[in-house]
Amino acid sequence: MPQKTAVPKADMREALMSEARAAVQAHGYNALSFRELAKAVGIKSASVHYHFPTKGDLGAALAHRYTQEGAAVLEDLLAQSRDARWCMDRYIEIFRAALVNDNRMCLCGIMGAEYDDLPPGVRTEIDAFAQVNIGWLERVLALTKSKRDKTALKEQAVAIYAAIEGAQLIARSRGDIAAYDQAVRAYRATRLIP
Amino acid sequence: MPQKTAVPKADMREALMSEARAAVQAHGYNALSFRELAKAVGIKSASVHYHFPTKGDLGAALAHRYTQEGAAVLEDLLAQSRDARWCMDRYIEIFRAALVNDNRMCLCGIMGAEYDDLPPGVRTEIDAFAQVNIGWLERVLALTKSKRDKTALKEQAVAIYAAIEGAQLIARSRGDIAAYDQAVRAYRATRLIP
DNA sequence: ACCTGAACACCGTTCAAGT
DNA sequence: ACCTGAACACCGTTCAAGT
Repeated sequence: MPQKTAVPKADMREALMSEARAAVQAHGYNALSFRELAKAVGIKSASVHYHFPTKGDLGAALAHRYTQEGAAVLEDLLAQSRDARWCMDRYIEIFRAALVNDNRMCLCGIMGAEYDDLPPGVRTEIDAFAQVNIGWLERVLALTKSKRDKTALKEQAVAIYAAIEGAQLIARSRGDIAAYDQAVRAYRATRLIP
Repeated sequence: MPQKTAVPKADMREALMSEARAAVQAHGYNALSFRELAKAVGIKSASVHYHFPTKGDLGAALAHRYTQEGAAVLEDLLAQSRDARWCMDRYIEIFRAALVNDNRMCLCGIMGAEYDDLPPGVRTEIDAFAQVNIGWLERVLALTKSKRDKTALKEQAVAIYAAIEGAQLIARSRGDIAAYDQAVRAYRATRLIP
């Protein structure tokens, strides 16, 4: 896929990140190619290194921005409502949307599968994403009436994050969004998710 | 890592599959290299193509065997006991063992993350693995006293498979087996898993 | 400040050639 | 039947060179 329209000079870094993000969510970090990326935005692969010295730098920048944006979205949800059920509905929708959008996965979920191959800088950012999600889930769970000790709450937050990432993973690998919906229904039937 | 001991000629195909399986569980399908694989067993990369014409053929062979072996193990569990709790304990242990063993992932879980890049033959085998697991989980859930309609049972089976794969994924990507254990405890506390 | 071509050591794959 | 070296088009990275 060559570039559709010339990329304005000043936005080259942005254009690279945007293309790269879509590519990683679709095919993973390993499959990301500087040469294809360059072709997509209309420069040479050597020039990509001017903006991102190594592939690891690009991966870390992607994961960092993804985490920042995700945190902002989640923060906004809690600002809009203190209803746990409503917040979880939105959370579930967000992860579902990635599947709908070209069978993509959460950037950090798919990179997590490649964890052992990732440069340290990328790993750090992936960890941060998990922390943001689990922390937010804890706060949402705390809105629930049911009294629970802090440890159980934390465990449930970890479990929900794992369960949602897992549902996304298996739905994607079967090319079947219905699998995501089925898993989520069962999560809610058992009240793992409020 | 060069070969430790010379590989007997007749077992070359086996040696390749064994090395490749460990490599994929650790680093994924994309990161699997015919050249490194060849070095590990003491032949040239061109020779690997004699045993497996393409990388896709190797991947499909790996996933096929993995599914067959997994199915046999699960079958054996149900033959040993009709207690759902005991069967699920073993199931949870199996997926945990991969993490303990060099932070590896389920072969089909990690390949699922790379699904869009996989040759069709590999995809088919990954689907088969999911089917085997979900089918087995349905049978185990059916052992439970609680009366449930078939649809709910199937959904719960899908959910457990997704939840376990997800717990493995996030534990691996945080390099922390405790995350797996935490998620599983919450799955059981909510009775998602018997 | 931003881009380039050429080189390097990697990759999967093919193929004619060896035993 | 099983292996090989050489070639091909790919990959990330480096660097001297251009504007």
